[in-house]
Amino acid sequence: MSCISHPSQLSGQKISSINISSIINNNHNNNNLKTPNQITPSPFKCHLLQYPSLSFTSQASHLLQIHHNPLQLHQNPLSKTTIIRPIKPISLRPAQTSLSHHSPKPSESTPTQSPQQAQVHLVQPHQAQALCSLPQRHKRSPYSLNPHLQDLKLFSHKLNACEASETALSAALEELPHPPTRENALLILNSLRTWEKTHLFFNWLKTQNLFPLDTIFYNVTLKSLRNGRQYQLVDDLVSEMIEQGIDLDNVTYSTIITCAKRCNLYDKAVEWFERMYKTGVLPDEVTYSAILDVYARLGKVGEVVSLYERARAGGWRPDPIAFAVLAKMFGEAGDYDGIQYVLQEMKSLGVEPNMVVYNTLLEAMGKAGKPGLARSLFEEMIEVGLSPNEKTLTALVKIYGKARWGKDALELWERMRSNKWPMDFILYNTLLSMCADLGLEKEAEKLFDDMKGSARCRPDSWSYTAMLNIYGSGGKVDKAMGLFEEMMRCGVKLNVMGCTCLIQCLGRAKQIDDVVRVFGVSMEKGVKPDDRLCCCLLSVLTFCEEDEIDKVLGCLEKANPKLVEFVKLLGKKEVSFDMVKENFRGILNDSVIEARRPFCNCLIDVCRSQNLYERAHELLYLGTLYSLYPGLHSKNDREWSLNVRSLSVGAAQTAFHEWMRTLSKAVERQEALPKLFSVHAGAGTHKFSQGLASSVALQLEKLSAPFQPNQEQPGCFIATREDVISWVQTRVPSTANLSTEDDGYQKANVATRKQENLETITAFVKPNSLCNILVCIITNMEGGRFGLVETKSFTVGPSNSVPDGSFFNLTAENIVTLLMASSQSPAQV
DNA sequence: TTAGGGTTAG
Repeated sequence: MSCISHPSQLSGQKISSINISSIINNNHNNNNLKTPNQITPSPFKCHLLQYPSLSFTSQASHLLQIHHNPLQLHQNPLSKTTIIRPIKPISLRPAQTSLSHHSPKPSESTPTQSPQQAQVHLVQPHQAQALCSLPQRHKRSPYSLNPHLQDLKLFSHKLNACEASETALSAALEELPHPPTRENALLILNSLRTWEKTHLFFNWLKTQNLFPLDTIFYNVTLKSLRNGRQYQLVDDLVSEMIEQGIDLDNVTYSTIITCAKRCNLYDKAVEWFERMYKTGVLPDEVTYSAILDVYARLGKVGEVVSLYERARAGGWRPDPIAFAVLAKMFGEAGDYDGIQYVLQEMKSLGVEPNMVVYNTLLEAMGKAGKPGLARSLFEEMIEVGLSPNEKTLTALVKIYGKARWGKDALELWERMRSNKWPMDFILYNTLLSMCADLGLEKEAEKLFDDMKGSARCRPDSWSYTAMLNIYGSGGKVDKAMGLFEEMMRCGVKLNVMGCTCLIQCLGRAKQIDDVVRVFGVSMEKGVKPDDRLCCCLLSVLTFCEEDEIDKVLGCLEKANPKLVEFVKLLGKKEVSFDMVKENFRGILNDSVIEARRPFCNCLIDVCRSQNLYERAHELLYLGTLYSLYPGLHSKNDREWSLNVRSLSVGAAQTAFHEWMRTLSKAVERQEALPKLFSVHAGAGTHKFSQGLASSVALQLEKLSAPFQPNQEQPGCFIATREDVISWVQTRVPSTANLSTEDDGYQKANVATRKQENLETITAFVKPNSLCNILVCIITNMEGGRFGLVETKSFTVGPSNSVPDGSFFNLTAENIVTLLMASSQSPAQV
């Protein structure tokens, strides 16, 4: 199997720059660990600049200030803060004592320090390492020393098995084998599996009044309730602690914060974090990671960085979990600098990444579009002796698939088999998706068969969808339909993506009756049509014979009636451009962002398939207007180019036609032209998506356009200034010898935007017909690009002023005025 | 696994 796109250009030097372990080792070897405030100051600045508005808008800002300046905490009038229980003097954690058993290095904690002294040090980061005594866990009860361990465990099993009701539990508790001492009760409380049981047992303990239920009992119960995602009960229980004067510690706070987080109640999580500060409990490493993750999930990158920085300045030494949180956040944001920053920080602090950190970093590298760095990170992970798990491999397979790195993907797969690395069904499905990305049909079939033969990883709807994608994209319509029938037989649920892949394949094969049948069955089976499916149905319209169109529109009607209405409207001659614009805007507003460009592409294709060239041009204009095609045109002194890579075949043809018009006008006006012109259709790295470049090539040939394939860049066509000029001149007058498309173009309406936006205006007249006057306007888009040429049929109307912003009908006077204003000769008019 | 934090799928 040949490598489809191997990034041999990736320099080893770059890769080695992220070699964490080697850097860490160097640091150790050189005895060269930096103090926190010597550490990589620039990435911070970079992030602070990147997120300029990162000041805390909530109370947390104020509270964090307190953290920095503890004196202020004491001066701060208590009445101004919501006191939920008497404020405790801030002190280092009790863990101090256990630290003393720890033979601290000279740089570590000095337990004799008073809390006040310690707090003053918080504002001096370079000395703050002395305060890194927080990550000491409480001593856990030595359960194994409990003489009744076995009995009590057996009894817990009974409780777990009994009905979850107060009476059933009370009855079961009659048979308690040993007196419910504090230790015995805690052991049982910890052994109960469901939150209902834990809650019932906890309440039973309260009614027994055997001993005071302290923070630990509450914390254990809270954890169990959190597992059941019972935020309200957690909240109630914590309020109860406050009322009863039972101390809330870091465990309590981190449990309630993560409970709120798991219930997606991020605001509550932040609220509890703030309350924690108000009551004088300082977060420790666990609470920091928990709250950083909350801010990260809220997408508040600035807050995370700021809190991280403050916590670091306060002496906190982040651990692998904190770095996993940061790495995930930067990955989600596709922020490569952020990922580098995490790596730098780990390096500076000498924190060795564990498996989860590696997995998170791999995932992040993938999201930031750095497959080469992901690959070297993976190799580094293997080198340091970590064995990849299912998640590691899933991340990497996904990255190679998306990057179309066939060689790496297949090599990895081979290693997975020879090393017997662990597989699960998600990894299987990801491998199948990778095969779909790379067009590896045979390999996918092998995997799919493996899954069918395995006990643990039977193919599910994801697996079938991936196979439908492979067969669908490869045009294997019979195999795809066979899979569909198999799914129906085996009761595998068809999902919307599978349905879309299949319908697309059937449409291309012009099996319109099957399209209708599959769509009908899918709806019956509960598939909820989404924008992509609608888009797919639209594209099926382009493959329809005249008598089949209504069948497909019938399907689309069930999924998106507004879209059907719009398609019908496009075909009506009397419908004005303004109406198209208005309705199209409505369609776009109702659709998800990712589907907007495909919608526009498909609608242009539909118009062209029905010879509605005028509408196609209008839609392309609107698509540009609504920023669906950024970077379509670019222009500098040396080169003008047209980039149609994100366009459908029909949209690309429309755009090319428009562009040719622009070039013709530029030649006619004897404008300064660049040396080079280029059209980019893309290399089509996807095995199944190489149609665009060939269709562009065909169009160029048909028009005898002087663009030649660029040998150095597949999918790119170039022409010299001289060739373009001579070609254009053979086509002069540009209004003569009209092709069908030119006719459509000629009939198109004249439109313009307000005058300041106009970069170039040109007009020409088709003899003997006022209605055929065309005004071509190039809008001056942001970023130095010029938008496409717009035309609108010219009607003589009463208006003689240029309205602001929107489209309007031009009078002859308008045109002359516009041409004068833009220093163009009105002679042609 | 024994009071608290982090990672896998169009």
